[in-house]
This record gives sequence, C-alpha cells and structure tokens, in this order.
Amino acid sequence: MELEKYIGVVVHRADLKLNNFYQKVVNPFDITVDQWEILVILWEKEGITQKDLAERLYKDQTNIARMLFKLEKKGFVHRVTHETDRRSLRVYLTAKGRDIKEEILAPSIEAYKKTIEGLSEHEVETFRRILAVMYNNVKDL
Amino acid sequence: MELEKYIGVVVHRADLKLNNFYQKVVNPFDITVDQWEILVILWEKEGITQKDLAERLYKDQTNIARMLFKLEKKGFVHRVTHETDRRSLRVYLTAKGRDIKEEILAPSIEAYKKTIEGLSEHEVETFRRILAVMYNNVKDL
DNA sequence: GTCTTATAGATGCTATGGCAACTATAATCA
DNA sequence: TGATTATAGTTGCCATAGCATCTATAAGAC
Repeated sequence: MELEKYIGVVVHRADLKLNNFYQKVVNPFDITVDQWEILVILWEKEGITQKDLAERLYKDQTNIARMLFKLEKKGFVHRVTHETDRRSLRVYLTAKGRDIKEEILAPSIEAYKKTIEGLSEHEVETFRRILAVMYNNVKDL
Repeated sequence: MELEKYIGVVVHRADLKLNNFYQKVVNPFDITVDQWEILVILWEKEGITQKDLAERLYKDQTNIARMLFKLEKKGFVHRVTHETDRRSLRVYLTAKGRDIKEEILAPSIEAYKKTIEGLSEHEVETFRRILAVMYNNVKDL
C-alpha cells in the first residue's frame, strides 16, 4: 500500500506545514504556537491550574508545566500557589501577557482565513466533522 | 475567537491522537511511526540516498539522517557510500528490515481501516481534497 | 489521629521537527 | 588548473510529545 494512502501520513504532513505557518505568524511575539494556545485560554479565564490547562488543551500536564515555565521566564504569566490546595498552581497573566492579546488577534484570524482560502463554509464544516470522526475512531485505542 | 475555531489547532490534536494510535500498532516491531515511513519507502525502492528519502517523505534531511542512524543501530538498514558521489549515502535494507514488511502490512492496513471507520469512500476523498487545499494554502508562506 | 491511597507538579529520558553552522566532496568558472 | 560555489551529510540547539518516576500534599479508610 502506498504511503500516501495512509490517512495519518497526510494528516501529519499537513499538520507540520500548518504549524510551520502559524509559527511564523506568532514569531514576532516571541512565543511558540503551543504557548499561544495557552495564552488564548488564559485570555479567557485566568487563575486556572496547570492540570486544568492541560485538560482544556488536551495536552500532557508535564509539557504544559514546561511551557508555562518558559512563558513565566519570558514574563507573560506568573504562577501562584493555590490557596486551599498547596499542590496546585494557579496561572495568571502579567500585564505583558494581557497586552499582546489585541496585537496578536488580527494576525491569528488572518492566518485562519488564509488556511481555508478557496473553501466554502460548508466544506470546512464537513472537514471538521470527518476529522472528528477519525479522532473518535482512534482516541481510546 | 475560540481556540477550536482555528483549524490548525484541531488538525494538530487529531494528528497527535492518530500518531499515538499508529505508534501502538508498530510498537511490537521496535520502530517508531516515522521510522516505519522510511521502511515503507525502502520496501519499494532500496539504494536511494538520504536526501532523496527526505524529499520523498517531505521531511528534514537532518532528521532523516538521525532516524536512519537509529534504524541502522537496530539492524533494519545499512548505508553505503555512493559509488560516484562520495558525499552521498545509499540506504539499503538488511534481511531483518526486509522481513518485517509482510508482518507489519496487515496491522498497518487494519489501522488505516480503523481510522476511517464509519466514513464513506466519498467522505474520505473529500477529506483528502480539502486537506490538500489547506496544505497548499500555507505551504509556501 | 494515623496509615494508605490519590493527586499536582517536577524531573529525566527518548522521540521528531526545524534551523544554523560545520565538514567533506563535487561541480563550475575563470 | 586553481579558486569559488553548491551540495550531502553531520552536529548542536531548542521546541513539543509522551512516558516513567519522584516529591509534596491532600483525601479517605480504619
């Protein structure tokens, strides 16, 4: 069977290219795409724990912790021990972290539009639906 | 804009889950999914150079070299200096590398089928087409 | 109240991705 | 032919992914 027949192979290739593109979009802000994802969540709700962030982003808690460490080092967020559970850390934005929200929104939406250029809304919805089916097909295996 | 609206985010999540699943499929053979991709190419044509492999797989030549090093260490491939261009290395399968081809084919196809379960051929084709559009939209940016 | 178990986070290891810099060799040009 | 430029591969660095293991703390069982 030819390599490109395997759907995972082509999804992986597309994912890398997409990520590559988005990385260039957020590069001017001194963050990575994954760090941007964290910020998107925090812009909506601050004070959540690392564990909650990991669940919200479907990412490994280990990696979330490391990304937060980098974001903290770069001055975008700071972490505070949870008042009633001293094992937990609450994550908050700094002024710097809050301020780039507005700057980064336009290029982000621009990148989204560029990605789906030439596709109808219906096609994009179909794509999302089929992707979700595949995701669910393998998610518990 | 909500995180999941960004198509790249959902593609990335799906890619990770798919990869995770495929990794479990090839785990018994002591290879990674990316190493499996290399083997798929070599099963079809041996003796190609690292550069050619990288181009064929749309991967970084640097990483191909490192993966081949690992595959060589595990005894699946061996590399020979090109006869007329001493900068190049030709990659060949070992007996071990050739032998797992037949063993790995059935589980690979099984995994493919599992991925597209519940989807019509038409839907899969539509998905491929839309994914290709997105890929081309961002590939040169 | 103490002992056991569960949980949040951190650390270490190995995988690929992507980029810059380096080496060795080949090709080209003057 | 000798100097310049291009190319194949390697090495080093930093990014995330995923897993095992460890520490500190919390929750539950008795």
